[in-house]
Amino acid sequence: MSSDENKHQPDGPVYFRLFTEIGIINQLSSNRAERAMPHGLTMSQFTVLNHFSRGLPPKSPLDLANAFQVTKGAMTNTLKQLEGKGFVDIVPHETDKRSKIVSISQKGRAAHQDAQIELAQQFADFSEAFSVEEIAAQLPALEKLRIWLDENRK
Amino acid sequence: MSSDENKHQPDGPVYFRLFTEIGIINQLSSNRAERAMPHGLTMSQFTVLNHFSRGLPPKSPLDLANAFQVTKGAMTNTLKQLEGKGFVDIVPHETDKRSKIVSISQKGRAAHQDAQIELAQQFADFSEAFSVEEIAAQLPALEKLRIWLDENRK
DNA sequence: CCAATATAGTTTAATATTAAACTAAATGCA
DNA sequence: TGCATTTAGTTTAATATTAAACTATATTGG
Repeated sequence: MSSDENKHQPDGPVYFRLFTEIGIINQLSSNRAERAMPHGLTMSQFTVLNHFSRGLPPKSPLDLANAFQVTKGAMTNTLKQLEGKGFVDIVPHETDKRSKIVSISQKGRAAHQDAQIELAQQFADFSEAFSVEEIAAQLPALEKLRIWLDENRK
Repeated sequence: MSSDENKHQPDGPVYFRLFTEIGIINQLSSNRAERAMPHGLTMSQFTVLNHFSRGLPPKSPLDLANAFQVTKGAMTNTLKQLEGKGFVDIVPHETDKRSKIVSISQKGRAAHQDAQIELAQQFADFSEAFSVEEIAAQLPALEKLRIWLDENRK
């Protein structure tokens, strides 16, 4: 068998299969997670709450848009809904009058906690099927991929 | 250190971090791939062409919707556009008059080939940064995850 | 057989997202 | 300083997607 035959499988380059697998896993796991969300939270909204619930400091809408790789317009929409639910506080930036500062509210923390509980239930079968060790073993390679793609965006 | 401390990192259960990493990788790689698409193809459209270009047999719209985990309505839309570009042929099912059969056209094969070339260029830097062996080493674990999630959909 | 039910596909209304235009404020440089 | 450019955020128009209603055909069980 030539080395060429190793590099080109029937369905294309090996990285193509990698991204295909990741795409399917993402879709299946997102679908599951979406269904578990309480308080009418979307995944986008949950992602913002999750960011702040880790103790990360208040950020501007633009920072959040960049962090989650969505457009400023999408973040405007997400924040509007979170603010409507009382889950974030949005205040003007002290010195830069163009800008705003977003932080999580107490209600937001509670909602995030509810969401975590629902997620744990929704993925209970998953965590029975896969050990912590098995999953943890995958993380370094995935982090390496994520970091490279993030630092080499086009 | 207690074993409890291993299972609950600051940002939640380990599988939560897994799906977060996968979500980010998916978004970054999809963004890249979208930009590379020729002929005004969306990723959804490309995915359908890709399916058939692997030599898989003609399928009904519903089969395709199930295979790619989108609604029937979404598939109606995707197929309408592919048919408009002449990239798929859609014919009535011979015996079941409710159903249709979708297959890839010669133009569709050519477009898929063009897309593969563009993708290879768009990901040239990626394939320099990661060896085939390194990527291939990740595939079995990801396949296992994907298969489990697919077989245990909720 | 035929009435009830299920299935394949389309359509509709709602929503999330994007790119681009737009407003207002800040920065920079001549 | 002051005019040009950049930056933060919003708005707009277009698109992709979803859930649910709808149409047409097929299957099933009395």
